[in-house]
Amino acid sequence: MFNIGIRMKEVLEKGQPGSEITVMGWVRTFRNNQFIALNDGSTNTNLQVVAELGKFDDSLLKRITTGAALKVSGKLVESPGKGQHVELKANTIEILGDSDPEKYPLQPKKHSLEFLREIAHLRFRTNTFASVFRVRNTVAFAIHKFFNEKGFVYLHAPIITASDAEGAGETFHVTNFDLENVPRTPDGKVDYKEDFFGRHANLTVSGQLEAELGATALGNVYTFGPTFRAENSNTTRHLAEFWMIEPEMAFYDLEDNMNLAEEFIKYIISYTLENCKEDMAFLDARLTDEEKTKPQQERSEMGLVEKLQFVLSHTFERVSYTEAIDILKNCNYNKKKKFKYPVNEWGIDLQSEHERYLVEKHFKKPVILYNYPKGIKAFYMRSNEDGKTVAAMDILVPGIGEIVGGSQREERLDNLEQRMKEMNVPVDEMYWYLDLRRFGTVPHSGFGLGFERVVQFVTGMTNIRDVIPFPRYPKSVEF
RNA sequence: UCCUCCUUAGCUCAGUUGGUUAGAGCAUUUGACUGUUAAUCAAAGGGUCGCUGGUUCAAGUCCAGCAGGGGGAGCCA
Repeated sequence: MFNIGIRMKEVLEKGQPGSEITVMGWVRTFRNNQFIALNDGSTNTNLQVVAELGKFDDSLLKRITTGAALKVSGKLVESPGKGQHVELKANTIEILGDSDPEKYPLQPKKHSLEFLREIAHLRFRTNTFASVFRVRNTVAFAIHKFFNEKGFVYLHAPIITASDAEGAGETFHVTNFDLENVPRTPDGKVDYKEDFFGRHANLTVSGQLEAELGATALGNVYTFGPTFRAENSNTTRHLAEFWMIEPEMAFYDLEDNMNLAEEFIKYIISYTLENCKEDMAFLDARLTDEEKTKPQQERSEMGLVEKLQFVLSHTFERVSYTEAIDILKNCNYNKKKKFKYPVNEWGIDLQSEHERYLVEKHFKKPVILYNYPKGIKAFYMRSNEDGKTVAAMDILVPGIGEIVGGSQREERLDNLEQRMKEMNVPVDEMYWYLDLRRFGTVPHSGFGLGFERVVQFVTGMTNIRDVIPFPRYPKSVEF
């Protein structure tokens, strides 16, 4: 059995001077041939290990290089130096793993996020990424905690599916075929009957339809799993593989849905602020630092933690699509033709610049837009009495844009079938989805929350590729 | 996929109207110092200037194509 040491977070928070301890971690810097800044990933604060002069062989000291892994035993003492309360006076230092300083790419200095993205296998060893991934973990935990406390059932939606009829985006194909020699039918088409599943399959683009099946039996469910979109998207807020949370609630109408989504987002934020104080303070300072390099005009008015607290203490603005169009149509921005896409008629899809205007300039807080024109929304959304709109809602937040997309689902069989036909969704193939409406149909609602976008919002990281351990996007599956 | 900007040492960047041997800080190596906080001081090593082609007496610098990256847009979460 390996002699497991004590975690540094614990040592730094409540270590008693005079106690004998053993710690293990990686060297951040080695100063003055005497002071080792050691980090074990439990916190960004390093434990200072003191190797007294003359006590250790030069050959050992030479191997204490940035990135090397050490096991250190000794006595915890009050630190005479500034910058830390306690430090570890080393009795024994064991090199667990050497790190060639000529080749180790991380230095005790600031690295650009772009450079660190190219060495994503090592970036966990930086303060920024260690904080981001500890926060990501806490956000994930908060999500499960929130739903668990509300009696939701965590439902595992399948990752491989046969349905690609949702129009949620381009799918990745799943096949066992030898791609150099694909079986063909007599008329030259790909013969999917010969494939593993006996028909065409793909990676899931959404667990929503499956969640609906669960919700109409279990009551309230949520999914939380990987989602795949084969879109050629090259942006700071899209990934080919990302994680999505999709709650689905029986007997919820659109307003219940909006209430839950707002409560949910606020819960995640407040839980993370409460349980990741140190990391959030670090990320707050990091962002402030980064903002200093921007021109005054582009800097945000609030710091990260301040912004999150502001979100917690204000209700999200609820605005119907129709009201939003009126605001946009009549705003000075539009009249002065500052929008690339001018707003002049009801029914247009809102562009990023319009959403940003509403959230960042007009309301200056999160906004829930609801009741969209049916022409720009999915087939499964419930038609409103006006015949023009559907009971959809999107939650928009400053800096990120859309973070939640949801709706009340169409529970009336006739209406749903009609919409499917209008939008060329294969009715026969989706018999199982329609069965919900045949046997004990009930009003129900749900939404999808992009996990990485929430982590972006909470950490203040501007590029989504920096909040997932190993990002997948076009032309990138390294690591 | 579209628009736009960028690519010079391990990292971050400078490099004049095209002109001789391409620079700095940090990192690395060596030495000095020894209660440091991204230690300090001194010295040294380190470059196919993204790739390919073109213009020119002469290209890191100008032009074209390609590749990679950033930002914005679309698609969306």
